[in-house]
Amino acid sequence: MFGRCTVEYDGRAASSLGAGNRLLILKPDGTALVHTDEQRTPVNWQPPGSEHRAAVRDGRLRVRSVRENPDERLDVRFDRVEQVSALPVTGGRSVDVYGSEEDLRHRILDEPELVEPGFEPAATERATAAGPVDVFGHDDEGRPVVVELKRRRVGPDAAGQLGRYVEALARELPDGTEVRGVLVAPSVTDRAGELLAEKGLSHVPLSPPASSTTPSGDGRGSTTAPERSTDADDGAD
Amino acid sequence: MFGRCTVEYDGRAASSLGAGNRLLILKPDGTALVHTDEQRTPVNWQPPGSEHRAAVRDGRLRVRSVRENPDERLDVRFDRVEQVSALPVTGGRSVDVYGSEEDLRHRILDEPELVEPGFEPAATERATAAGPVDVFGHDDEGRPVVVELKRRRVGPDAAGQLGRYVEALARELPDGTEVRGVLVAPSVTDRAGELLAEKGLSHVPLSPPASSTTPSGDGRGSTTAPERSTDADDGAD
DNA sequence: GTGTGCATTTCGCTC
DNA sequence: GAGCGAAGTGCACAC
Repeated sequence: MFGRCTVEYDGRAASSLGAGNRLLILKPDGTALVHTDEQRTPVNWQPPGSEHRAAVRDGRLRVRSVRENPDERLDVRFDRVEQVSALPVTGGRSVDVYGSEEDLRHRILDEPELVEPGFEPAATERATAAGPVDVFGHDDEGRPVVVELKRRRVGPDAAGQLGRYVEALARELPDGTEVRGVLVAPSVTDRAGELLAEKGLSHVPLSPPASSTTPSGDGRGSTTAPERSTDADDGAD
Repeated sequence: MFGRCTVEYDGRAASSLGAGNRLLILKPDGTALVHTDEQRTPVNWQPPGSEHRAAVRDGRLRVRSVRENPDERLDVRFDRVEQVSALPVTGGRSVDVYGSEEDLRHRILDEPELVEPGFEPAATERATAAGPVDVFGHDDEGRPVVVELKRRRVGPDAAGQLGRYVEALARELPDGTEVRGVLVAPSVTDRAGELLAEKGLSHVPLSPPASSTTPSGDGRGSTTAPERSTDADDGAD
């Protein structure tokens, strides 16, 4: 729908938007989007799972989208509706993206020496008290190594994350076991580099492969993104 | 635009989407959005600042959106175009949101005893080697206190963040100065709670106010979001 | 332009 | 349902 409207939102936060011509998109999965002529992010929205209802109040069209947990409400009140379209969407809804962290993991499992000579991966997503470790293994002297993967340049948060994993594992293993931490990422910011140095962690500059190294049927990566796909085409509405 | 199309993306990552009917939104600021009938997030997109171009290739309409830094390209190739609309967007483009972290900060500056009795704020966004501290002040015994604000329930990352600030400040102040850290957030997860305990940090359960406590003209918050607004209405196209 | 952190983040997955 | 972390995160602001 396109037309002159006001928008009120109340839920996790609250907001109010004065009158103007905007695009309102209502999806059958319960998503609502209000777009202006700028930005990638909608000026207001409601997540999937909401319920849309339309009614005429005071002679004006009001579209209300509500969800629970958390309780949230979006009200779009139209002065004037310029256009309404019902669009029969079909075909694939999701894409396989290449160059993800998962691709970087495959790259490292294929060639562990990219981390360092003699590195031997033992597990992916290894559980620790601080959360799952991307790749866990041992160095050429048998010392445990925690590898944290990032597909892009990282800041201090990633250094902190790796530090938490290393610390959790050191606590879990026999007293005195030295646990090493390696951050694999294309690059790190200065502050991240300092943090790594402080904590005795290291950085290996490495990017995800340009195109996926994942064999199409790759077996057990505990997290292989399934491709949702709808093949029916051209329904009418 | 709505019609049957394929979508190819290459840039920070890469993806490919088979044929199907989708909605393509092109904004004058250079944003491009490809939406299916599910999810709040577009299946493909191009950020603001990109350049859109349309051309007929092999008898089919191709819309290409390109940007630099980083180099990214989005190609949408249409089999069939079901609908094209040019929509004259007008009115406000952004909203003031209530219930943000900034509102929580105002709440605390108004009533510092919400943090703890005797707490005295000294600065907001105080710079440290680890980054800016949300609220810096002193407790009833004059000890420096780092306050980190979160508008919603937090996980281990927030505990790590606060820990970094406390550590950076302790390093910066005279040797032996004890620096306290307080995480102000509605609640914390178990793991976050453990991390806080380990690092000797504390948690004060507090939420942003239900509606903004910010006086409409609030003066010097170093980050008062300006309301961009366009008042011209109903341009035609 | 890069760095840093907030966001009604969204999203997917595991427990 | 909650927790946890990735994302082509987007986005604004400071340096």
